[in-house]
Amino acid sequence: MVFPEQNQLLNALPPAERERIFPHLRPVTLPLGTVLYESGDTQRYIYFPIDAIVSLLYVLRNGASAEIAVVGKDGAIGIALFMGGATTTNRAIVQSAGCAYRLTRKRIEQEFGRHGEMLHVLLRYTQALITQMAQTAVCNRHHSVDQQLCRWLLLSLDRLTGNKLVMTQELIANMLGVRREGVTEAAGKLQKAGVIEYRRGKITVLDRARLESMSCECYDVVRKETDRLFPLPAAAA
Amino acid sequence: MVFPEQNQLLNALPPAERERIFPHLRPVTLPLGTVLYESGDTQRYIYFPIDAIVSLLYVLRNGASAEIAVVGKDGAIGIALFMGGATTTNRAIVQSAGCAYRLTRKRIEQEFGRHGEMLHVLLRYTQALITQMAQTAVCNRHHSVDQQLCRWLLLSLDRLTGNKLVMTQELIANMLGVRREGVTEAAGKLQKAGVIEYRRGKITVLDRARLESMSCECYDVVRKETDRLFPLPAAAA
DNA sequence: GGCTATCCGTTCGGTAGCGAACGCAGCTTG
DNA sequence: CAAGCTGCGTTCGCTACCGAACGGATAGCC
Repeated sequence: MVFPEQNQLLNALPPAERERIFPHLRPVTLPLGTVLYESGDTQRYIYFPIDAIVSLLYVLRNGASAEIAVVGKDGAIGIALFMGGATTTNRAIVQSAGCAYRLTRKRIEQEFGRHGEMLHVLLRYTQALITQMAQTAVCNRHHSVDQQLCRWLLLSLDRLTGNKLVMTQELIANMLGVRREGVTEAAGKLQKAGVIEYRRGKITVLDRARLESMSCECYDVVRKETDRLFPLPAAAA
Repeated sequence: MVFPEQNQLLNALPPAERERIFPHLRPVTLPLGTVLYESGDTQRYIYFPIDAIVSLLYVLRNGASAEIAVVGKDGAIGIALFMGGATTTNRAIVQSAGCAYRLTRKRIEQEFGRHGEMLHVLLRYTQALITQMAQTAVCNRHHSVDQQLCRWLLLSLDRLTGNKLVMTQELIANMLGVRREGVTEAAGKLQKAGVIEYRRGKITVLDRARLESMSCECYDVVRKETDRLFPLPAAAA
C-alpha cells in the first residue's frame, strides 16, 4: 500500500493541512517513460512521487539531452505552477516506474494562496531543487563520466527502496548527456571493481560505500543541503 | 543618477507597494570582485542591481569554479532569504562594478509575508533564474567554449548600457569554468572575425548580430523565457 | 525451437580541452 | 628611465570523450 505521507513534502505538513489537502490527492501510477509535461506545456498537475522517480530533462534542438534534476519521494514535479510561470523549458519524464499523488492546478493554487505551511514547504523544496540544478551544472563542467555515473546511481538509489535499479545504459547515457559507450565503460569499471552488478538493464548495487567514495563531491553536497532544508523528524524532534 | 525603477523587479511593483518599499531601499556601490555572500553564509541582504552585474559562482573543493547564473538589473541576489533556506551553496561575486539597492533580511521577510505583488514578482524571477541555471547545465555539457563565450558576452551585454565590457580573459575563464587559454583562443577567433575588439581587459562588441548567430541556442532560450515571465511594459499594455 | 529486438561490449580514428610552460607587450610605479 | 606586474598569445604533449561501426549475448515471442 502507498500513503501520501511517504512523500517527504506531504509528510512535512501539519495535521490540519493534511486533513484539508489529502482528500484532494489523487493516486496515479506512472509507467516508465511517461512524460508528465513537455517543454512549453501548460502544466495541469503537481505530482508528489511515492516510489516513482522523475527526471527533469532538457532536450536541445539537435536532440541531445541532459538531466537537470531528479525528483522522487523527496520532492514534487510541477514547480512552475506555483512559481507563476505555468510552463518551463524542460521535460519531466518517468525514469523509474512507480506511483505518485497528484493535485490539480486549481487546488495547488488555492492552497498556495492560503499562505499556510504548504507554501513554505514548497518554497523550501524549490531551493533544494535549485541547489541540485546548480550542482548538476558544475558537475557537467568539471567531473568525469565515471564520477557522474556514481553520483547518478546514488541519487536514484536514495529515491528507491532496495539496492536494485531497472535502467538501461542507453537511458542513463541520455540522462547524463553522454554517449552510451561512455556509460558502458564506466559501468564496466564499477562492475570489475565489484561495486555493482549489471545485467541487461538491471543494476544491483553491491557496495554502496565504495560507490560514494568513487563519486564526486556533488552527490554529498546535494544530499547535505537537502537534509538541512528538510531535517528528518527524528533530527527535528 | 540611479533610481530603484531601473531594476526591472522593482519596476514591476504597483505604486502602493513602491511607496511602502522604496523608502527602505538603501543604495550601495559594488566594486569589482565584491563578494555579496559566500557559500554557506547566512545572507543579510537582498540586492537589486541597477548597473552592477553579479555572478552566482560555484567553487569546488579543488578550487575549480563555474558560473551558475548572471544577475543584473533584471533580477535580485539573495533568493534564499525568502525561499526559507537563508543560505545557499554558491558564492555571489560582483563581475562588473556598479550600484544596487538593498533591503535587509527583516524587511524582505516582512514584505514577503504580506503576500502582495512583491511575492509574485520574486517568485516569477526565481523561475527565470531556474531556467537560466538549467540552461547553463546543458550548455556546460554540450556546447563548445567558442559558443559559450558568445553566450556569456551577450548575457553581460544585456545587463549593461553600451557595448563595452571591462573583463579580463582570466575572469571570464573562471566564470565559464575553463582554462584561460581556451578563452584566449575563442576570443582570438571573434576578434579576427571582426565581431569584438579585445584590449587588456576591455572588450568592445562590434557586431552583436554576428555574436548572436555564433552563440548556442542557450542565450536565446533564456532571453525568451525571461521576456515571457517579465513582459516589457509596452508589450503588456 | 527458432526469430528477432534489445542490450551490452569493443574497437578505431578524430578532436576539444587540459596542464604546464614560456614569452612578450603595455600599463604602472618608483 | 628601469623595474615590475598584469593581461594576452602561443606551444606541446596528453587525456577524455566523441562519432561511427560491428558483433555477441540475452530475453521475449510466436
